[in-house]
Amino acid sequence: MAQKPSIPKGTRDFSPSEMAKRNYIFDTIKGVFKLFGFQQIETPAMENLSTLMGKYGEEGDKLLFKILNSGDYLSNINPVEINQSNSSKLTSKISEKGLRYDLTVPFARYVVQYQNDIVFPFKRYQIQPVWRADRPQKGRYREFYQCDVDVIGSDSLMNEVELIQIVDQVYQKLGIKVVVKINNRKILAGIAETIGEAERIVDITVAIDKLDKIGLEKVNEELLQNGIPVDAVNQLQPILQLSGNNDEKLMQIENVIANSSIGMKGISEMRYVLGILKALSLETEIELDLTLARGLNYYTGAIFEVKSKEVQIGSITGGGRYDDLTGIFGLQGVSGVGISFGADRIYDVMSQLNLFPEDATTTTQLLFVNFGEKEQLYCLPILSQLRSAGISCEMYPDADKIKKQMNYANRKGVKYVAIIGENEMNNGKVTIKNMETGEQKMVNSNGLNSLFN
RNA sequence: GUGGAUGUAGCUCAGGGGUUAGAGCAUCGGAUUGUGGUUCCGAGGGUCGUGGGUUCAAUUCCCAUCUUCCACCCCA
Repeated sequence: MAQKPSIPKGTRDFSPSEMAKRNYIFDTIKGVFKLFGFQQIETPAMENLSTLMGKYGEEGDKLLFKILNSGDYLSNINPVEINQSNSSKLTSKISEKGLRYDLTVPFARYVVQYQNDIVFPFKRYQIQPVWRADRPQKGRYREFYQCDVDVIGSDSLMNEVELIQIVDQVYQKLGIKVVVKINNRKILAGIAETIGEAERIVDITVAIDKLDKIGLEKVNEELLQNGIPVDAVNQLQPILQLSGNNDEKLMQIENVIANSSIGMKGISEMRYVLGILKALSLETEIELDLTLARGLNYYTGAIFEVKSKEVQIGSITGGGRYDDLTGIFGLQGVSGVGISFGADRIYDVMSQLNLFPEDATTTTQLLFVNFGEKEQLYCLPILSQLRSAGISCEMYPDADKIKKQMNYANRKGVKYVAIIGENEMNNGKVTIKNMETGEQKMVNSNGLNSLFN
């Protein structure tokens, strides 16, 4: 009892049926990425801590999983230091590696490291797990997958457009109705500048990001609590209460921040992107949302977030432009833009809405009942023939009771069972049973393939 | 880091200071040795999270601790 096996907090095992569905999501996403000319890379699960530390803010450093050095990691440590219980100082001496926290920073490291081999603009995708020592809760895990697509080494806003086209296609293929929310950090900076609080942009955006979650009053409360002057908060009100379609919102905000050059830059970027998207007439609704801020502070231009229209679960995809992510690793002046699909949340949305196609989860199409040695040998060539025709089939390995074998087929979700005993062998026939309808018929063994087309 | 719940069979959960702790599902066997998913009968499976305390007696009451879950902060 007490020593029942278990897995670490916030991690999950995936059963065969869960994996089938997860792979359906990954394959769909991957397929779209490839269609747009993106190339896959992978990076190690662990990175040097020096690569990871300080990239995600103070909070992020705490959420990094750190890996103890191999060997006698205490051998070079002065016992006095251990007794000082200064854990952050001690950590740097006993741990030099950590698990990756996202895919973007390792990607930046990769780009810098291989800058001479990479053909820019570099369009890469990466689908791998990341780890965060967060406290787990609903829809939130310590190990989860990200599916990142980024274009690095191009300032063109066509990249922003392309990423939204990708979002449009992926969710169309998966059958999830979504809305893409889009904003621009430059506009947010312009707002902060206009109300005279340019340095407080982070506090301001974090607060207004919560608008649709906690409401206007609470947002104002939080702003005041964070020391934003009443005047500034008052000036913010018309911005928080913008209404109308995207064009109308842009015009209103333009009037407010007309004196901020960075803000106006953001407006023109936004107008350009929205203009092209309009011309493309995508299926997906694009909504300019000036309250969208997103936490990661390396974003400098467009920011996106995708939400399901039918399931309340937070964002299922997010991203934006970062002008200088590689700068911290010594490569200046390289701009990138990217988005990340949250596979785990997409899974939750699709299960709730029952969107997984039935054939995404079927494995064996035909199971051969095993009657004994003679029958086994008779069946093997038939199995080979089916497999070379691309039909997945298997023979039950033991000559157990039919009841047990049928039960196996049933539990495994196998749709057809082939029964070959003495009767069938003598006549070159196969009895095929449909496990869903219970219907059963005898056919010629060499005509089997045609049943599965 | 803060707050709230939780822990009894492989799983989901009931129960109760006093002989031998229950149910459903799952597993195995039988009814049925060429037919599953339905039905009926039977069997196996538990140190009641861990440590301590109160008591003649604790799985039950009390305290601590750990686990898992939920919310906040933050995030995908």
